[in-house]
Amino acid sequence: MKFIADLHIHSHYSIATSKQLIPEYLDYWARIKGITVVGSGDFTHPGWLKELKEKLEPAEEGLFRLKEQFRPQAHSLPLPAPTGQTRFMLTAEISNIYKKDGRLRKVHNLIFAPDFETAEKIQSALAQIGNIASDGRPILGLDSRDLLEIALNCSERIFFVPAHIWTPWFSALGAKSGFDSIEACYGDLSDHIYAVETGLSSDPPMNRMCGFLDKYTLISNSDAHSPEKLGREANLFECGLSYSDITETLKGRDGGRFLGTVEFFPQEGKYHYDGHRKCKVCWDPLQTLQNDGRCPVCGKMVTVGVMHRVARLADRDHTEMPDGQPPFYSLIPLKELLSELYRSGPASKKVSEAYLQLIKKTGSEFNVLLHWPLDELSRVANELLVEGLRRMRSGQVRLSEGYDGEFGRIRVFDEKELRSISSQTKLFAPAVKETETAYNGMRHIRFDIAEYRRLFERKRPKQLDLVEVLNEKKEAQRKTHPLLAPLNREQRAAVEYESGPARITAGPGTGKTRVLTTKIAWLIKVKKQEPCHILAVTFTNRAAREMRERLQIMLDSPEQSQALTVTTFHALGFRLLQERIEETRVIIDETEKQRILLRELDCPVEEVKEQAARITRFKQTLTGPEKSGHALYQSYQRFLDAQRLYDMDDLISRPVFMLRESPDFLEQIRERYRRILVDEFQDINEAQYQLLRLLAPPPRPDLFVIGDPNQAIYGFRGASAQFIPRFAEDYPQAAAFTLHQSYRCSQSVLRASHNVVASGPMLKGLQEGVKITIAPQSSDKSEAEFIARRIEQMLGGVRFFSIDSEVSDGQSSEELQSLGDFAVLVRTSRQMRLIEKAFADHSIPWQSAGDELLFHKEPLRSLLDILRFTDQPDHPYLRKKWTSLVGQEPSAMVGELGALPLKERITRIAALFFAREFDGKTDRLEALLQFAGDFSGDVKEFLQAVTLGSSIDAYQPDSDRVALLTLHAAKGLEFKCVFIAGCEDGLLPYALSGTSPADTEEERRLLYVGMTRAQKYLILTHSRRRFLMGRSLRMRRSPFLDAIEKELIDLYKSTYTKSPSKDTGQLNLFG
DNA sequence: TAGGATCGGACCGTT
DNA sequence: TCCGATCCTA
Ligand SMILES: Nc1ncnc2c1ncn2[C@@H]1O[C@H](COP(=O)(O)OP(=O)(O)OP(=O)(O)O)[C@@H](O)[C@H]1O
Repeated sequence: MKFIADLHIHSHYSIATSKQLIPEYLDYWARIKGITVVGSGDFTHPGWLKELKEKLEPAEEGLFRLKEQFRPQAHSLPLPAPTGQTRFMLTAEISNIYKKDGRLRKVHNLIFAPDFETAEKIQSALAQIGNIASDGRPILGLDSRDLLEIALNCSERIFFVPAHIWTPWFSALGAKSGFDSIEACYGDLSDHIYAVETGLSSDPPMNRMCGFLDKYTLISNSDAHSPEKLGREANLFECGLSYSDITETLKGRDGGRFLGTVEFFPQEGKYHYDGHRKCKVCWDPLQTLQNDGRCPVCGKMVTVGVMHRVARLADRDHTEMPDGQPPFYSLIPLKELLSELYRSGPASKKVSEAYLQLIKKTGSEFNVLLHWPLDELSRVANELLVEGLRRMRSGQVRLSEGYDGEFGRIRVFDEKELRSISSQTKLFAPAVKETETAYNGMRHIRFDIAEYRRLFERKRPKQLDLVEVLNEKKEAQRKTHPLLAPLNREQRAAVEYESGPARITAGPGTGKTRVLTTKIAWLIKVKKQEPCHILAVTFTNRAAREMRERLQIMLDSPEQSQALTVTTFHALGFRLLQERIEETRVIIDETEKQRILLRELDCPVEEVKEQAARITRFKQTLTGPEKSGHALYQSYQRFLDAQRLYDMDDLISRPVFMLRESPDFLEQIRERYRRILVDEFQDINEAQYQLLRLLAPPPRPDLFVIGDPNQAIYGFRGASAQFIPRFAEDYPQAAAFTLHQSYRCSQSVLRASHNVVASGPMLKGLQEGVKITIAPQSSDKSEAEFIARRIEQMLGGVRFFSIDSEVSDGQSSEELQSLGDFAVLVRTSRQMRLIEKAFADHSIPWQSAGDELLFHKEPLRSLLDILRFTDQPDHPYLRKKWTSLVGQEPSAMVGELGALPLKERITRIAALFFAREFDGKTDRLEALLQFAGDFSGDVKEFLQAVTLGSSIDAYQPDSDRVALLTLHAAKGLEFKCVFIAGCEDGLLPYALSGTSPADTEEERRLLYVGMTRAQKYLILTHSRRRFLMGRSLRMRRSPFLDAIEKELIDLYKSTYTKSPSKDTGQLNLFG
């Protein structure tokens, strides 16, 4: 018999699907559509499988139908086909996310199963690998090939299909995380693949450009996330009605005929062609190639679409269907067709009524679209519709391809026609008699693939990066000429303020850092100042590095940027000390400092922390040991001197003392650093301020500082925004600038964050933006899981045809293209662990920063002490370290080690003294070695970087990984989408410390800093329970969130509660 | 005297 | 939960 089958759908257990995806509705909608066999979807989900077993009964071999008692009796809706006619076949889709050949792969695969037993076997096999109960389409860290193997082991009769093969992010051949051939994906088991799913984003002619796909049957399914979407693509069979007949027919074996597929127009997809939506540039692959991928309007690389990917893999110069291939039918869903004719929405009443009428008359939607004789239809239907159907059936459509997030448009009439039609009813001659051939293979590929392939071969080397995401650096390079062009008027004024002291105070994202960087370049290039006389001070090495990189691009020669000093306060201080003081000293960290107080100076354990903090305070306020009258401080300082050590605070305070005492040295340094620029001025402390004041004495030095008092978040280390007004007092001649335009945050983000701090001027945002999401969660675990899923889902929004509007809550997130667009911010680095686990479970690549630097923790910490000693074998304190670590007095070995190059030395030390620590677990050692690789053997440089470094220094902005950062570490960064986890009273504001009192205002600013990292999407999560200090605590939502205006908030309601398995034993079984 | 087991306290942010 | 200090054993 002839019948239609839709074999890829989802159940209500899948994420972002309609609650109506239950057997009863599937049965009903399949009949409305005219589908005989519908896939069950999601058989990997225990809850769904249970539901299927409960509601279905066996029909033909391998097929099932709704049990009598679940069939609705008297139905208010029209029931065109006899109830119970729909057949179910067991199907599932699995999202495989894994690394292969060094790249992240995300491939979706379909499995058909012949019976419940097989489905259960597959289910229990997959339960070993990952969580199959949390999503109807489970995400498994499993190679596609291995999934195929597992399925085959469960039953030889399973049927396995690579799903929607061209979807860029989630498919076997996808541009972003797929392969270049089916074989590359499934390896030795490729022979078990008989069919591939073309998906909504491609149709048979596109696939036929790829001869390597000829051997597969091209099938098409709806991938429906709601019952109404059933059959938007489907398969036509002529064979027996059974599982075996269907799968054997797909294998091309005797007995059945595959009559082809019903297709969506792939041109309608948002990323079919290439181009730039904003610049209104839409290109086919050939045009893109001819232009080397560069947009003629803005000069950036265009966004590349699916067609381009197909063209890239094409091995044929034409799109002719090879002989013997089944036909296909490109259709427009009836409601959309009606919607065009009636010029009202597809969900409108008018359209729905007309739709029901037609279904009643003809029996099903497919009858209308495919078979029903038009002359017969014209008796009951509007002539316009008949003409529309005629045109659609014969492929006479007007289409414009989608590109760069813009949907394509498929129309059967043009505007003029529609307008004239609405005024006159009878326009058309009676419907033209259509012929059989009109159905066959309408090709709408409108560029020359042969020419593309020729050109591509010619340009191959240049084209390799075409698909790569735009490179920021190239962009900057292009824009810097002329230097001031990328600045607004306020910013320019600040740059061009030529001499004398000045400050900018302005809010987040107003371009303060950009102004500072541009100013340096401007001073050198336009004002011809010597770079060696310019000093720029930042707070982190990362900020310094970023600024150096920017300047390297902006300046003409590498010599110029080399001559500049861009550094942190601490590195600057250390440099000054080294310059002036002969003896080489070693810098110790906080841990070492406390160890000294405890072990060497007999400070009682319970006092160590407090005493250490007191000493820090003395130093940060420039109170010397004598003046302090503090005995322990005095003996501590004596110890440091005797052992040739500096602690962190010495790096600021000592240079101040030194410069005060040596006027000639001071003069020399002032002469050198004639112009000083300071970023993040709100986070400066007394000692740092005094150092600056010494280097740039009032009244009129060329000192330029920028900051934002609302972003002051380092009060705990003595910093205070009070130094901003203090600066104004000490330098009365200073000019004050401010900036009002935020180039980062949307208006909603700005408003909400402004609500939180309630101070400072309200900035102007670039766009209105979208609402802020507040998502309550039940536990810290589910919070982490929520974040991982949300990221997946938002990136998934990039998937073509996220037409099911439920998927993205009406918020399109198509500009989220890379994992690097996401950041998750936390108050404490402890919170990171669970989130990291969730990322690992979902195979989401991430980078963390904010936790203590790996190199400051054992065993690397001790290893580095040994390394330091080999570099300074006469150092008294390091000598002690060696003796206690190695277990004997230093010997000739020290010299031998010292003679080795850096990396070998590290390896050797590890092998000699840390063999056990690194036994089998060399990842930390490797990290150290890799870091060492950046220093081309300069041991001292390396050691300084290790000592003064922090984990944020290793942050790589363009690495396509989610950033997991503490709020502190996120300062100065920006992301399209920001999550702030743990917005709970007690955590943010933090109030769990016994020692230091809570500073609510600083905590508030911390949240402000976090929120203003977001360009567009901001998601604040909090959980009712949290595991802290070994105990599970009840948490309330952070009171800070209460200040945010209600209309800016989108309160997230969990959709998971619909899964009843949550509170029963199920989770334990699979979690 | 090295290295494992046990115990108890911290409890955040960083150069 | 985790880390370090201390205790304990071979
Ligand atoms: N005139 C401008 N035109 C377009 N974009 C700009 C302009 N000025 C700055 N930007 C962009 O705005 C963003 C924020 O700039 P920047 O990091 O310099 O701000 P900031 O004031 O230092 O922020 P924060 O206070 O959060 O550190 C950056 O992406 C920057 O490239």
